[in-house]
Amino acid sequence: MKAHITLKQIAQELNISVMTVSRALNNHPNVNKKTREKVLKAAKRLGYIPNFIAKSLVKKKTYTIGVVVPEITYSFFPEAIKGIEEIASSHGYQLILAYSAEDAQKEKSALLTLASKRVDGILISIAETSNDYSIYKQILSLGIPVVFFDRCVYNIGASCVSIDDENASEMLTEHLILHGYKRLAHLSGTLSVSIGKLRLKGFKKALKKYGLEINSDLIVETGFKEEEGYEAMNKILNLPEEKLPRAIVAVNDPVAYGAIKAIEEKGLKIPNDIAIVGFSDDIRANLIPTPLTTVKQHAYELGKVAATKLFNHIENKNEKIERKIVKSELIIRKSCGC
Amino acid sequence: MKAHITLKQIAQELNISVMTVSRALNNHPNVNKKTREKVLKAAKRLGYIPNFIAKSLVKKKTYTIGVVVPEITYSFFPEAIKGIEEIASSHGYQLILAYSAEDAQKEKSALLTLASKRVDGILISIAETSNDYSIYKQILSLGIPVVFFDRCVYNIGASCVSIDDENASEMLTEHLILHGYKRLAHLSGTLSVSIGKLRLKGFKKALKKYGLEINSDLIVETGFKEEEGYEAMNKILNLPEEKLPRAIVAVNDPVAYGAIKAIEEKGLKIPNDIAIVGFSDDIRANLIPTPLTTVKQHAYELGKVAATKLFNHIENKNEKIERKIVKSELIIRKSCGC
DNA sequence: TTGTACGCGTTATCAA
DNA sequence: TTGATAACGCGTACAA
Repeated sequence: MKAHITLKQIAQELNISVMTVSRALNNHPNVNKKTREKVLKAAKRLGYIPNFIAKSLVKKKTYTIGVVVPEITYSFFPEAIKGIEEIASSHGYQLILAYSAEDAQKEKSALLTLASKRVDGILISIAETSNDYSIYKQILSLGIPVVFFDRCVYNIGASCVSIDDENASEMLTEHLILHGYKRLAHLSGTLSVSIGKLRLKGFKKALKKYGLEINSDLIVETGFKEEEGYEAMNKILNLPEEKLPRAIVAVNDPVAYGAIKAIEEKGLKIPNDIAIVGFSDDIRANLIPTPLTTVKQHAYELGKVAATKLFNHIENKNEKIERKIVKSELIIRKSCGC
Repeated sequence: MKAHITLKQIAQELNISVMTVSRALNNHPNVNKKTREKVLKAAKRLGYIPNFIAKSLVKKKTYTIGVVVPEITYSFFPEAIKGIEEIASSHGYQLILAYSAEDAQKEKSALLTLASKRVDGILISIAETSNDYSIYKQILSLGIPVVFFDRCVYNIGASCVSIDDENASEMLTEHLILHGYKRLAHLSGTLSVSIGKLRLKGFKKALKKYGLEINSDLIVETGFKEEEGYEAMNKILNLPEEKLPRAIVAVNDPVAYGAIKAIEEKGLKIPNDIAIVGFSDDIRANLIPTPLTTVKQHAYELGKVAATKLFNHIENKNEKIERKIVKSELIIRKSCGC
């Protein structure tokens, strides 16, 4: 195990100054052609690998961005990360991946570590338990660009890339109503998180539009995880029979899967007894026994757009802070019985 | 946007030396209690966030590990990454995620960048096109611990964590043979990659054990991706009818999915016309119309074991280089018709 | 074209 | 207990 070679060592080897070596290796102009060749050869021979740490310290730039996600295994996030990685890589950046596990505390500590490591920017989809936004403000006040994706925080000086959750949720709900369902329930995500709030809003809007009653028993705040969908659905299924809903709008696909499990455990049929729809078009949506009607989120594309926006912010301090909408798509399958 | 606060600024603010501030903030002994409190208060008030870049330069330690994967979206890798992240996080490390997209060139450049960023260790599952191992050797010669996981390279001075691919493949094949299948085909992964080579070896071993003919027409080298499975299967399906296999052993689940698509496009039924088995127990395996018989890899667990092994190497230069086997499990479903 | 001095923010070391 | 100085590896700015 040989230690890392430094510019200094190359310089000594060749009896020239460190700066000349640095310039030669960084394609600076004003370096004698022969000198450059000599340096390049020596660098190669010695196995020189530049020390980005030292470079970063001087340049105040790490060519690294942080990506904070609440989940890794749902197919939405891996796909988004793939999109992010491709854009980052094409810009010559690496990715520090941090996983909050839906926990605000872990998220906060991840953000501080990212700040410590002086990442050039951060992409984040917030945890379902996050409701204190001061940490995001602190990061922003440090001059680190932040772009939220999917789960956003608005009006704190950061751009956001997501689908039009409110509108998509309204369309989805409307689709159910137009197919004759009158008693609808909503398994809402955490309401302190944008997608939770907005999808609920869209749900209610559709009910109102068609003069349907908004029954608070039929709106259960849950999280974004499968098990939470299971529990929430059981709560609803324990209502007296005349109060039971005919259709369920779940805040996302995993919650829908949990709900489906609960429904089937009661011996009820989907969609005949209860129809259900989800949100995201997770990889499983089309494969489960009764394929799930859902809103396709184009996670890969969304990741790309979010990353591109982040690099715009990184490269241009005056880049406009905005809310970017990526188009989504209603995917009709059997679970809604339409 | 205020710039980052430095130790120097805190020191000036309090009229003490930088070193005292550094010591106070890093819980060094021999710091006056009052001084420490004063420093901590000032640091908090000013919003001090330590600069890990500078610290890393001095300490030659970044508390960052690199993770290089050939794929992000197949469920095997997200789950492995989740396991890795949890172990890393519990050790106080962050993760730089690099994606090789099965491309040896991208992989090499990712490894060099990771070396440049002076990660403390690297976890890697190699790309299907990687066959020049000199880059791995170079990284190792720099004293950066490397642990391979799933797709390993042996005998170059790095530990490896995987399932017992050869044995698992043999058992899987044997299972088919014991259920009466005599003409078996294998869609092998790239043979320059460990899992490709070993799973093929296991396949052949089982055939030999039962005295079955090894027909080279029925062993097609493909990659690890779904589309490659599709193409390879089509090649087999174009054989004259009397040569067609009755059962297929695919190198992994994605390849099996591709093959299934090809089989079904020909109007053949699984498992009645052709049986098929995969490898990994991908999230879709149990959900497709004819659930896939496969070998469960416990990706999350495997990620944890691999990460733990890496930290052992990082923390102890004398940690034994070894091949660690994580147990796998034969999962019998309908696709094999057993 | 090449070299020198200095600084990036932090810690190690030795002195006070 | 505290401080001064040097060093980590590199780039900027300026001088030669």
